[in-house]
Amino acid sequence: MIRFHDTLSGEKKPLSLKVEGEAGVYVCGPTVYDYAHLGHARCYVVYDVLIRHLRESGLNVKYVRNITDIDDKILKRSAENGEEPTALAERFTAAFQEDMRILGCADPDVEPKVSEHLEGIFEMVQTLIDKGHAYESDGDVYFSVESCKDYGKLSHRDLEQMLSGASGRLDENQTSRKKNAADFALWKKGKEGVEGWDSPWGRGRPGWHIECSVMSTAHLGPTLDLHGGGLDLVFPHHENEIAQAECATGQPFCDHWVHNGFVQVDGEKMAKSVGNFFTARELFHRVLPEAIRFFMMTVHYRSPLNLDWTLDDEGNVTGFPQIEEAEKRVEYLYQTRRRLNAVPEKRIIDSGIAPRELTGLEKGISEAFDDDLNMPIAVARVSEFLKAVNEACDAAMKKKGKLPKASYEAALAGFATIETRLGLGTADPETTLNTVRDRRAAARGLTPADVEAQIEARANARAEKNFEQADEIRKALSEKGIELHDGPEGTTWSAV
RNA sequence: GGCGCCGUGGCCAAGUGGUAAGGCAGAGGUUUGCAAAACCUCCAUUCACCGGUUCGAAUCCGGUCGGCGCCUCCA
Repeated sequence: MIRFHDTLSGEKKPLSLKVEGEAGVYVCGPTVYDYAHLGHARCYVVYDVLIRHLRESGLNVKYVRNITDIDDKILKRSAENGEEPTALAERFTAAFQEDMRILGCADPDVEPKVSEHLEGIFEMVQTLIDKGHAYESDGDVYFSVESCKDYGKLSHRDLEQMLSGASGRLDENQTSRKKNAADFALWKKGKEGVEGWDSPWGRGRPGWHIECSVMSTAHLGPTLDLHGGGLDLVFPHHENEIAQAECATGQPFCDHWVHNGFVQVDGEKMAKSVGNFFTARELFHRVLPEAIRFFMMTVHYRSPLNLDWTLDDEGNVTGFPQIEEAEKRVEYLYQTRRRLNAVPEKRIIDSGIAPRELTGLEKGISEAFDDDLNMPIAVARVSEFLKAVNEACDAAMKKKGKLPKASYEAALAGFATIETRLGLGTADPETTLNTVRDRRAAARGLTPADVEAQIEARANARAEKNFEQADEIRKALSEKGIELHDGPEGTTWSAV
């Protein structure tokens, strides 16, 4: 039984689907005015793993992840850049999609855009006006929070408390147009010379929250099975989404609300507004994107994920220790896979049975994910699995060693599980390992050819039994972070 | 001020009533011409602190201290 923490009820509860075997999932996508940073990366990796789990559990999932391509921030950025808003939005949409694919996230089934749902927005706003949940005021349309009897149910707060807390920050100019200070815009009147859209209430642009109510219900019907997003969207975005949708359709909007925690820097939230962020793509050339993905899975999705980095004397970023640790684990994964591939066929024998560590991975991960998508547990199970594979390979590669076919097949199945359920280990082991190795060597000012030349020199020395010279070469390379591995097939190398 | 979350070994991090997963680092070992990798063994009588409930608590309740988030754009 799949259970996730639900923000609305405040507890971990079983997923309850509207239609048996079918899951309609909506995840709030980005506003495309800049590149995705690590906070976004975490969010969409989390939901990617969640979607994979639903699918692997036999559900037919419709995954909808929107693109908010109409927004004040886009207009502002476009004015700054002198770039057409549409062009800017398209550029960052493409960048976002590319980044998410690089992080191993499967594309959503539907990726709706606000710009393609304006008619739906007009309809829902009109419905809300007709039902008395919204009112027009000087070209703006506001949602009346007082007309929604359970407004505040998601974020567990009541109107009075909210207003007293926000009293110092309300914009008087805007407040005067509203019946209640907590009312929020469904449609905003456009300013002169600013990009806008014609609506029944005049030229302007949609409010921030209405697009998600419209796009989600347009593609998944009035009631969603699960809605996800970052913790910072609980209020006001999701609270308002519920209010709009439920008042418009008269039906429960969503059964299950999932929210992921933040990526933090020095204990503080990573955010564009704070300026303490790294974009995903600026890390891609420093570490394997897969390492970023792995890193995201080392912490429970609801907990904060703190990011550290190191600086040199000039204040340049020199590294990301935790992500580099994650990269070592990804290397271990590929290295283990390569070892398994290297076991000669004739050493694989029909007799013998596979140990539980090899056969139980699928079940272990599945159970971990059933319990509120516990990714750290899944990662722990993977560690145990890889250790067992190495153990089996050790045994197989000894003199007269053998590998039971049952173990071999269980290991192959395990790697397949890691690929499909975690989205890790999907690339070619050799290529990936060499990419990391060469990148690290380059950081030390060494090309693969440089190292190969040293290896050859050492091979010659060894052939002459001149171990002293051979060891000197090894030592010199080792000081530059290059480790040599002597094997039956010759000498290979790696970089740390 | 209101609402909510968190505090587990040197570091990261699971664990919501039954006696502390996993990873990194560290120590010893197997292996190796020497190494590396891999594997094995060891590494928290204890879960911020104080009280309470219980046969039994890291886990439940109350309090103290410390950190964070939301209440305003934000994944």
